[in-house]
Amino acid sequence: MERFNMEKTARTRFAPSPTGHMHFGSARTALYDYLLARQTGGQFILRIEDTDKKRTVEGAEEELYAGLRWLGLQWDEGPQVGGQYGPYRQTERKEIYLQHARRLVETGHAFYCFCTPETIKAEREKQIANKENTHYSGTCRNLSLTEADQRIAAGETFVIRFKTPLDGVTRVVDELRGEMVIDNRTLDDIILIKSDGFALYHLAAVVDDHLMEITHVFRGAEWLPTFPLHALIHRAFGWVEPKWIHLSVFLKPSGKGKMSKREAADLIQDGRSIFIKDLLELGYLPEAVNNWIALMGWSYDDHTEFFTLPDLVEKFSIQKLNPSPAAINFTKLDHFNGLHIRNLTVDDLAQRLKPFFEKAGYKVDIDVLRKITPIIQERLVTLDDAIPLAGFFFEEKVSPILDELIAKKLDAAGTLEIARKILAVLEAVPNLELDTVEPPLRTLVEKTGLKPGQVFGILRVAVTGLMVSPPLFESLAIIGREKVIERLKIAIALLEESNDR
RNA sequence: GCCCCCAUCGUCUAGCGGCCCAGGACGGAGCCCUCUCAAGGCUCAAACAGGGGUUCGAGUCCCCUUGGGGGCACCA
Repeated sequence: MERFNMEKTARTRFAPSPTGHMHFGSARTALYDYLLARQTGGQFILRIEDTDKKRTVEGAEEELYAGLRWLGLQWDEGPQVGGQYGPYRQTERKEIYLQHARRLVETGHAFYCFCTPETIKAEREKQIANKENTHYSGTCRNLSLTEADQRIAAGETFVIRFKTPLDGVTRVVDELRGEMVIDNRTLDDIILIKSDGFALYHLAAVVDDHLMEITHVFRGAEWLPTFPLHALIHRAFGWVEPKWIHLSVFLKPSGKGKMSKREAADLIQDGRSIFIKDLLELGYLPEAVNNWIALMGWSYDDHTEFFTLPDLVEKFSIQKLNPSPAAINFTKLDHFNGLHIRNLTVDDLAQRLKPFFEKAGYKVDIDVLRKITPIIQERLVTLDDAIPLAGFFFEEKVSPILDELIAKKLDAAGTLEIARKILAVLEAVPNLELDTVEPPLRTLVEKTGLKPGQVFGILRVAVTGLMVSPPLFESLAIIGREKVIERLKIAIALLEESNDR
């Protein structure tokens, strides 16, 4: 156990904005938040950052809740569960930000700005034309409070900007990268409060993190450039900063850049997705998704890779986090999914498989499914794979293809002959249990002098309609003698018909 | 353009100065097992970006170059 984690309990927060589908990048941040909170006996807080009403998407918040719950990351405080530090939705905290911004203005750390978006835009264009760095020119920076208040009273619209130090440096510490020293001249007077009265992320996040007593902030590395500003805001209030942990960004599978919205949406055509809701539908297990994303940017040692959520709670540590960007590797997700599927109990797997069969249009008898499950368990990469592999168990009839029915190195006539012999064996046997069918069929193989694969292949295609199926004898027992014989007879008829031509 | 971050097999990574002619995993190749497909077992190919330092000793520390990534909004 990490000594520093033992010292105090952590309060972490997952603070998404409800502007689109939840993807595994945010899921990974939430996971780390959850792990640290659980490990230290602290709290995992969910806060909705919805200050930009224009970008808020209907239903996105619900998708977030569903995604977190699916992954098993239940939050201790936040929407739907409440808590002592609410409200947990930023649009409900507008006044808090306004008061805090005013406080910064009064202490000389911020200022009212009356410049219009148009003048700012013109200013920026001029700077670009002159090859200067774009930044706020400082027109309103030294307006007196009394003058500003008069203009506000007169009805002028305003924003509140942070008064960034003009010189010197700002030193900040990221837990993964150590100290960063930034020249204050490269920092802009960012907007804290928009003209609509809502706070921008920079102010809202800082104020909330402090008020909610957040101890550790996990967030994406895309926040690194504004990190000094956020630290400066904390300091302007005289507050103690939380520990900052900037997580590496995810690159597209090729490793060439971040995935665009378009590319993310197109992935689904290949049966892959970065969105949590899709992963569920594609047949991935939340256990596998957690395992996979946990390892993208974190490792435990030089050989352990299989982790359940409780394992992760126990073993996670900030100091083993990796700051370098990581390319997404979907085949590794497949691997973990197979591993976790095999780790499930038969009963559990059968329950999870059921909706997939139903979605495919099958009427599922859970007792039959329970019998099927053990023989397909180690063959599944995703839950969805079960349908093409085992759908025939729930079909009335199967449709073998003649060419596939004909055994390797045999013609239709030869295959027909063998098929008839198989039928004879099956009819002679009292039932189709493993112990009763397998020995006589193997004897048959010996008598024919053919390869086991040739003989069993004929039966397989006849009974399952598939070239590739779960183990044959186990399958026969589940399908039942009556259906097996019926299917075999249909196959024999098919062979006879082709033989007649 | 400016600012910031990063840099070990194709990919995810272990490595926090000697344990490393660099370990694991995915993927790839091969073999074994075998009624198909899997699963499993074994084997193989595959990396410290380059150059300077520091040191008795550098993948590990420092600098430069190169490469990659991120950010420069009244978005988060």
